[in-house]
Amino acid sequence: MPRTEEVNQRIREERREQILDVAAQVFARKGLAATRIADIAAAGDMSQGLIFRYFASKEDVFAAIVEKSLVSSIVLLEAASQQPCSPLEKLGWLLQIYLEGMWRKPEYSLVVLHALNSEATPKKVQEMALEQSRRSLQTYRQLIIQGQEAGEIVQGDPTMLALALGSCLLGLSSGVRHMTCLLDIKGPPDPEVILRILKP
Amino acid sequence: MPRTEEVNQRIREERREQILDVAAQVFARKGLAATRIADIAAAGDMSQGLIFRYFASKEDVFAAIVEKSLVSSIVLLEAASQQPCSPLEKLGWLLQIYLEGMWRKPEYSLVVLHALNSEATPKKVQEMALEQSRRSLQTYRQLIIQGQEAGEIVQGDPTMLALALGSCLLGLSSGVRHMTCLLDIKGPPDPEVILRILKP
Amino acid sequence: MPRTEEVNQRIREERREQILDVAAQVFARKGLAATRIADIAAAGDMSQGLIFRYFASKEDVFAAIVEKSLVSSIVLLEAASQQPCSPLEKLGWLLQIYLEGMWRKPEYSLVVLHALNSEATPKKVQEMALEQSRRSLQTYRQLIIQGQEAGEIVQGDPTMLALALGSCLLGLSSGVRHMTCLLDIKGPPDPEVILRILKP
Amino acid sequence: MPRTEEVNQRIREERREQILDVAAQVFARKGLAATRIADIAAAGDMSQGLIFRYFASKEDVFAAIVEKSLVSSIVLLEAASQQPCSPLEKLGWLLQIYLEGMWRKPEYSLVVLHALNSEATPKKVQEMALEQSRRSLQTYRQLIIQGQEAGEIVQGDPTMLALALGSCLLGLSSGVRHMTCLLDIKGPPDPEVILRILKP
DNA sequence: TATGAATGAGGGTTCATTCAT
DNA sequence: TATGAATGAACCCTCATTCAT
Repeated sequence: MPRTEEVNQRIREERREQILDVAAQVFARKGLAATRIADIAAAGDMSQGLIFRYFASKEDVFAAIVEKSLVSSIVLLEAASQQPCSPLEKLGWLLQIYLEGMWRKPEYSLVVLHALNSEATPKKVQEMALEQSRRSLQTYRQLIIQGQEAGEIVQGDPTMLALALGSCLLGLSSGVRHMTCLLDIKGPPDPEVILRILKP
Repeated sequence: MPRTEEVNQRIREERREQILDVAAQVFARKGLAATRIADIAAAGDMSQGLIFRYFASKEDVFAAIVEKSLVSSIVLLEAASQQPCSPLEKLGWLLQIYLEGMWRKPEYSLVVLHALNSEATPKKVQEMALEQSRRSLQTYRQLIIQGQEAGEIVQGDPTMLALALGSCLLGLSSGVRHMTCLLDIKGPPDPEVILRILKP
Repeated sequence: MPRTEEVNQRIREERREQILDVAAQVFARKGLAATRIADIAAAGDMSQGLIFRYFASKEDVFAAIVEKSLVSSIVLLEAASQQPCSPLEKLGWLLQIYLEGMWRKPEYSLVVLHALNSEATPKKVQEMALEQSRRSLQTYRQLIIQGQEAGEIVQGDPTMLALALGSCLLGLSSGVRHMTCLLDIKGPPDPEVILRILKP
Repeated sequence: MPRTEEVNQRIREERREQILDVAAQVFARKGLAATRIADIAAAGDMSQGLIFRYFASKEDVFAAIVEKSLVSSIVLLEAASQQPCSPLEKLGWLLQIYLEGMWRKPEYSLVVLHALNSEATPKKVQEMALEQSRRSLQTYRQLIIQGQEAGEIVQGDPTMLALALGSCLLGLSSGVRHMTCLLDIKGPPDPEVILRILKP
């Protein structure tokens, strides 16, 4: 019976991902405190006990989700910075990817939003969520400054502009969720609309 | 001698307001589920039991806060519509008031944000929060359409523009809370920055 | 201002009686544990605080009621024993009075029944209720023995006959309350029916 | 390996019965309101939480007990009616079984007595307890009428006779509990003693 | 004397977590 | 590995009791 070890490893990793995905959906809908382990188990059609074989606590599951989001956020910000185009175009590219992602798979953004909005979030997790915010804002700010120098972005306090941009994106995570049942919306918001904040 | 009816009435009204104010602060920081009655009682320096003499349940306190927010939101939207100026200027006036309020007393906006973000929010409360969203979006949309007719607002789907504006404001509720510890920000965001979304 | 002292005393005694009467009704309907001070206050149209100016605790009110019942029970048993008639007729007289009382003012019997039925009854009160039972049973037993000697009461273990008689009366306290809504009953049960247990 | 479905089913059914039995004992001694879940848990040597995995609330446990009592009461009444003997003998048979049961396992009768005696009993439960009373009284009444026609039961209002019989049994549930510590009693009461109420 | 606002200990219930299978 | 029965620490809420008026 060769490779039992390896196969087990594979199974474990897949299970872990499955739990994270299903948990992200539930956390996105209810937040950390209002989500019960039983909710996650039910949504994933698994036993409650199983979750504790992969994570030490409910908070740990939540933390793992925020961490995944942080990692892919870092990758995205990095990729944007290295696009072969002008600062404003880089921001446009970034928004394009970001808004599409939020439309297709809003869970992770929403979990981070919950993490940022509640002081009940465990310190360690809040740190990660803030780190993600910080990196995003710094990237926005740098690109804004570069864009202002290049004359393709409106003059004005780049910090405030970055804040406006970041908040708008953050708000859209939430907005596309609940406002789309009020409005008649078929697809992700157009990056151009948001970019208008920055255009001269 | 027992207190007079009138005095009792006064005491009750003041207490109720005190509870709502202190609860709004705690709910704003933690959300409904993560807030314990003990937290509110401690923050207001009162016994836990007292809260239940004024509200039937924790959810009821939360609901009262959302309702207050809804009422003052309706008043504000109405007032904006009736300003004696152009549609874009009405929106500017609205943003001015809104952003200043969010800077000085962010609790109520944040509580509504929590209400919108979590499906664990009681149905009745979610209804009220959505009603507030709905009315805001409708007002934005109408003023945007009028502004487009007047040529002072950029062409484009007014629904999407309203969504962007609404989301941006929503995000700022959250953003000014946690991003201001990352950035160096001294006052409320400038309405002009956000209005740029709409300007031609 | 003469006699203020006396008048106050009068007022106090009347209030005390009023509280006991109204409390007896509520206790009779719900028992000690399920009765809230608020229930009694509401039934007597008085403030909760007032009750504590006359009694040290809820249990004390309950105890006072049981005590009143005990006292009048002793008086009744004594009176029956001293009726100028045969043992069986004495029992008949006793039942007559007892059943009529239970029909007109069932509260006190029911409170005693509650006291006997629940071990949650304070020791002191349980003692009093048991004392009342004990005295009743002893009187029944004595009269039964005398009646057997006189040949007017059936032969058989007098203890068991007393138990049967006592239980029947106890059961009727409860029975006339809830069974009369099932049956069509217009007045107190006929003592003769119960006396048949004893007749030869 | 997880347990098989079957084994789990067994465990659950046994637990449920265990809880009901232990709860019946505690409820019998204290009544619904005075019984704390902690009392039941302690008496059954289990955690408080466990009880709520099997019943939704304390009231539900109480209700289940009353229901069990109602069911077995119906069975007993039915069986008595179909005994191959005269009406009076049927009643004798019924009393025999009933009194023996009350002597050996008085819990269920006492719980029903508590249910009947307190208006704090949940509506649904009170209904069941009354249903049990109603059926018992109807059976008694029918058999009494038949017995009167057969000349083996004393003349007189059958309704009142049924009430007396029912009350006597009800009272004995309570009586054998607390009076036996006052009297010297070794076994269940003799049905003949109670039947004397009915004999001509 | 009488009131009712306020307190706080205690009870019902929930739910994260453990563990035997 | 996976399950779900069992635990127990909290949490929401009730209600007897106190006390300022």
